[in-house]
Amino acid sequence: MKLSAGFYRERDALIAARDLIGKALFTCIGGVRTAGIITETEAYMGEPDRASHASGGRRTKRNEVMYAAGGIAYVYLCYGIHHLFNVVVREKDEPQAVLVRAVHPLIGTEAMRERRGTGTLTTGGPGTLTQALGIRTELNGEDLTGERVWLEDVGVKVREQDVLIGPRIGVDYAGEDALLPYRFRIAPSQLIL
DNA sequence: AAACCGATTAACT
DNA sequence: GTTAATCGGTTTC
Repeated sequence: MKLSAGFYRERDALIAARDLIGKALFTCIGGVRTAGIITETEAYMGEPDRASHASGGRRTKRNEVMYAAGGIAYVYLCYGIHHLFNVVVREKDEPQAVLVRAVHPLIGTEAMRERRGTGTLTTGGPGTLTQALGIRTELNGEDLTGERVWLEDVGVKVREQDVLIGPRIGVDYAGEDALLPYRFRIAPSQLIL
C-alpha cells in the first residue's frame, strides 16, 4: 500500500533511509506506470550536515522544498545532466531528505528501457534511475501521496544483516561529515531477481 | 553580468 | 585507474 504523509513526517532522514530500502518507487508519467524496488539510499540530515544542501540553514530557491513538511519530492539537476530524486522527511522547517541512489526494475521495464535509450536497462545510480522512471525537475515539490510519484510497501522484507552501511558517495567537500555512515544498500548477494 | 561548481555517468586507458 | 560532457543554481564582482 501507498506510504502515507505520516510515514515521512515521523521519521528522521537516517531512519527513513533505512526503512525505504525494499520499498517500491512508483511513477505515472504521461499515462505510463513504472516502478522499482529501492536498493540504495543516503540520508541528508539538514542544518548540522555539511553535505546537505540545507547545511547551516542555507535556504535558496533550489532547496526551498526541503523546508516544507515531509512527504514531497525534492528533485534537482546535478552536473547539468542528471536529475536526482530525494524524499523530504520530518516536519516543516526541518530540512531533512533521503536521496534514492538505486532501484531494481519492477514494473514497466520496457518503458524504462526506452527512456534510457538504446543502452541496457540499468538503474544502479541516482541519475539513471530517475531517467528510467521519467523523473524530472517538474516533479520537484510533488506530493508523494499523489498520482504522479509515490512509494509503496510491496511486502519486501530486508533483514538487518543484508543492509550494508557506509559513508556517502560524492560528498568529499563536506569534510569529516563525508565519513558519516549515512549510506544504506542491499548487499549485492541479496538483490532481487 | 559573469564566474564557478556539483548528492554523476559513460567511455575511455 | 582517468576524464570529458554539460547547465541550472549559487556565489561573486
